[in-house]
Amino acid sequence: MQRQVKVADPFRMSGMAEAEQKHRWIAHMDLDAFFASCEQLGHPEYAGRPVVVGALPGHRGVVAAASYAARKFGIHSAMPISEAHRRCPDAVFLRPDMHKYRRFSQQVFEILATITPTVEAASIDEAYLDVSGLDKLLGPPETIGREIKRRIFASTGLTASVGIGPNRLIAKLGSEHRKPDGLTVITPQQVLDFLAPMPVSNLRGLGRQTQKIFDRLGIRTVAQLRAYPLATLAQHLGEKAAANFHRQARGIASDQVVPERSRKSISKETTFETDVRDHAILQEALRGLAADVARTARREGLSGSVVTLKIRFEGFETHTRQQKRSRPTQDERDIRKTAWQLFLAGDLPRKPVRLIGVGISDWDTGDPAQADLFDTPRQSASSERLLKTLDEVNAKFGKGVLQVGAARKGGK
DNA sequence: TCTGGGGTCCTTAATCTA
DNA sequence: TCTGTAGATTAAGGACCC
Repeated sequence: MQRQVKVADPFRMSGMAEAEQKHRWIAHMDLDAFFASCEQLGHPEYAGRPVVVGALPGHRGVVAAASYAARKFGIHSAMPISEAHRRCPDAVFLRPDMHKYRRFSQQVFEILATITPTVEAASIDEAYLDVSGLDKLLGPPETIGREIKRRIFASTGLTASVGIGPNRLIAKLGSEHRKPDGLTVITPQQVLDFLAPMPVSNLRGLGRQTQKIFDRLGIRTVAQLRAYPLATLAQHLGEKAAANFHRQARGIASDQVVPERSRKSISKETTFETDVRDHAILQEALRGLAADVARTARREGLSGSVVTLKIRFEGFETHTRQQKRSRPTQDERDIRKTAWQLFLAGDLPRKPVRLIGVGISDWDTGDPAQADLFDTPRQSASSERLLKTLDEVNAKFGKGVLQVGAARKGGK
């Protein structure tokens, strides 16, 4: 009984009276090995084979996505391509084709919109859906989950893993629970038991550095974290992070699905095949990157007051420098000139450059007329909101100009 | 062993301002 | 006018996610 009282916690975020015992149902949809699956659909001869999308062997870069056959060799996303090649020299190695993936993604989001209008694109291959109140239309959560998977597969040939629970965290952990092609539903009553045996590394926002701290404290599972004193945890992680992980351990998280999330910055970066000393090459790279940033900014009607330069030197030493301008800009020359001034400012090491990047942020929101000036007309339709979501996804995964690398897609 | 690209959020420190 | 201070803003870097 005590446990039952505790699991009521996840509903608090929804702002509903606890007495009502009502809660939302949030679904999380994750396309399986997305980039690799798209390639396999286009090339039936790759079906069942280890497929690795990312950099090509012999070049700098990492794995963006690996098919499940490739994962059997221990290949996973973010792994250096040299290591992936060593593990499976016979795998099919492919460069990412973002246009192809965007088309598939668009198709999937159109399908999700037939389930509910409350769809939030978390990335090119992931979405949250608020499926509360759909039981009369589609049935219980299990049926809704099956229907999401069925429609996606019928229309695209892609398989997806779906998790459904009372909030975003539980839905997301649910979709990760059974992969590929999985479906997991966690009721509010099951939340604590579902979380308890999990390694803490499954929680959101827990990376390598935080894992080291948890290791030192001897906290391995969510159940152990739940029992650990919050005050002591705060001494090691800081107040905010400690409270966050403690909440997650009790299954408490947001249940809000926000269809339109506005972006906070636009940036482009590129890694050179070999480290560069020549200023002419760096300037040329910066020119292309600034042009790309400006193009995206114009397309989205955004002007940024802050220009950021990112430089990575040999040895992976990374620095950023930023400058707030008196006026916001979306002009390629402004961005390039400001970034180059930052580079020449003198406080950066004089070493060969491995990566250079540039970005803008801090939007000018005071003058709506300015946004109108650059707003690209697009078809007016009832699916305007979906299109905006798709635009955001597309913008988020736009291709770099100079590029060597690949956008990494999800999955650990 | 070798680590891409494009984002977000958080912490900390320096600087500005009332 | 000077000084101290608190809060806001800016800047840099770290960690994390997909």
